Amino acid sequence: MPDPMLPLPRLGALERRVMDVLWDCPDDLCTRRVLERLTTTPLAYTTIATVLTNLTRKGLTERFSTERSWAYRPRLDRNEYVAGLMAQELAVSDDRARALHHLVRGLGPDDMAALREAIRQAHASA
Amino acid sequence: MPDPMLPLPRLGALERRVMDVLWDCPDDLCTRRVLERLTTTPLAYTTIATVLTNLTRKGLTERFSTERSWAYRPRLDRNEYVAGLMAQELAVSDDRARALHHLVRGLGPDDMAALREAIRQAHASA
DNA sequence: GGGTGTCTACGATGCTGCTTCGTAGATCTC
DNA sequence: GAGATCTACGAAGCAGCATCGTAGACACCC
Repeated sequence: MPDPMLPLPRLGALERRVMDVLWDCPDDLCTRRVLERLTTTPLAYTTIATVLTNLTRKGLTERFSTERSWAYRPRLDRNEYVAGLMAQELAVSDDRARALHHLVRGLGPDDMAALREAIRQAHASA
Repeated sequence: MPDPMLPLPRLGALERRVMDVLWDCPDDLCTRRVLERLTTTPLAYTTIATVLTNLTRKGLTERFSTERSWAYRPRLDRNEYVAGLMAQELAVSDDRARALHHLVRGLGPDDMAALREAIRQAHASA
């Protein structure tokens, strides 16, 4: 398990779209490749370069030097990030059991089955 | 269950402190009572009045006219709000089961017991 | 060697949301 | 009527994000 920045930073709209590009691609991507995959609105190359720098500063991506440019990769996958944010919200509760109870009440049967299975696996590996 | 604003708004630092005051007090509170309970930094009466107005506009509080002023009360309790934020984070996952799995992996035994009990109750009431 | 292109670092600008408060108007009290 | 209290409204400041331009470094090509 990586060592995410605590607190896990929240993302702005563009930061989120850039992370989605990285999450949806199995390979590391350089600035230009990310830019190419953001098709909905035309953005400047430097805009994406700045966002990637900021994401790296915040600890959400890491980068590797290639011969011609930096290649970026997420440090957490999308669902680790989601789970981290959820855990962070839970941490400010004054009654975690009650908060979890409310959470479960709003979930569907598939989610509950997933939860049960996750608990079972956690027990098995303990 | 109340009808919270979707998306559930996030809170700034002062908004959060004001909600904490309301959450920690069983009674409805008017602006002055909230101000009295915010002791760490001296703030102007109108500052709190503005924050309470904004919280009401965002749907997090409701207010009732008393003879001399408005009385404010949260529309969700603290743990409903926490659970709502968690559900909102979960909603942007592309694989809810995997996100829940990561969440559970980070929880302690008490949390897991609470989850199991919540699932059990949800099944019983279904 | 000089032009062309790409990349990185850095800074500037604008916007949005939150914080903080002041002022003006209404109402109530003595 | 003077003073106190409350509400509505707006203004200013600040932080974070979005967006881009410019300048410098490096490679490539004729």
